[in-house]
Amino acid sequence: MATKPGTIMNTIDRFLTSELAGEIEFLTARTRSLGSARANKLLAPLGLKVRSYSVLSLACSGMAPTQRELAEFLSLDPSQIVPLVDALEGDGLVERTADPNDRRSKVITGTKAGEQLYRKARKATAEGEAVAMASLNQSEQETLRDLLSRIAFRD
Amino acid sequence: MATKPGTIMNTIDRFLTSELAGEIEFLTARTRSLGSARANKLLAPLGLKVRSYSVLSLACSGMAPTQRELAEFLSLDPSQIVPLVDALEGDGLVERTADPNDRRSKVITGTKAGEQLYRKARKATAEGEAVAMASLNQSEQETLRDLLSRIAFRD
DNA sequence: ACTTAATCGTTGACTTTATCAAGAGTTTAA
DNA sequence: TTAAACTCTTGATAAAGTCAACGATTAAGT
Repeated sequence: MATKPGTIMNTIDRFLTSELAGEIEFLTARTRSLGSARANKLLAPLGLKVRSYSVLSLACSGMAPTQRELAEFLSLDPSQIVPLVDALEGDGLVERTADPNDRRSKVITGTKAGEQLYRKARKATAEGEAVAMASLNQSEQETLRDLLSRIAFRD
Repeated sequence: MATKPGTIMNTIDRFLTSELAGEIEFLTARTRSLGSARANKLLAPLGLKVRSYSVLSLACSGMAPTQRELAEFLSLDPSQIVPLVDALEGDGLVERTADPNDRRSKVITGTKAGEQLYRKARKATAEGEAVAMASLNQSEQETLRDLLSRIAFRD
């Protein structure tokens, strides 16, 4: 592991052995920063960002999420959901309907056009995911998904 | 996997089987959101946030990072580094010194006080990490660290 | 040597995202 | 039936992200 003298080392390699580079907090932050930048580029042609895509995805899931549920699941403030749904609704991609069981809540559901766009968008994010995980084999990808979901959902 | 009728299901469990919940992009976003919120709380008593902590960590690494290197490694714009270093420097935790090899660059190094605070802060983030990964055994934690660093650094 | 181009830190303008309090309408509990 | 709690919404404010431009410095080209 000796460094060849005179070799130019790029920034990433240079700090790969830093204490920070071993912290999960930092690794997830960097991963998500690179990942969302890439995803945003892939989604831009469809008029979406990762945020609006996430809302659209849940709206088209058939699970009839309320805005509050969207906020909680996406780790956002309820007030941040409002303009997101406004934009999607303005484009005719989702609909707000009062929950019959509790008229305080509004259920967000994807329209026909919303579902069509979502299928395209899903392909885009799947492509981004493939690029991100290119250095992992199939089994490792499954493992990563499992471990991450266990720490993302268990607290 | 049947849902007991009448059972109240919390939001997270309700959407656990959504397509979105299986996406790495979403899992890392949620993980880092929860993680940085927790880390910020633990760092607050020390007058730090995850951002300033990350800069302090690299400054105290002995690797003599320049501001540009900090920006690249932390996935930030160079202009975002300026106020971060300003604040740390104002608190006497780091120093800016012109790189003798290239006087355009400024090398950021931790002061004595900076290193002392960093050791405390490192304990705090380690505690946060332990909480975050409580549902994973030691071997799984090592695996997660390895897989994440491979996708965080190889592109 | 000398001009041109490129790089680094910095500033400033601007947009986006985050945080928080308060209000109108609805439901739940006392 | 009143009081408390909950949901969506609005608005104010702070924080973070994006981008172009500038002075100082270095590298490249001729």
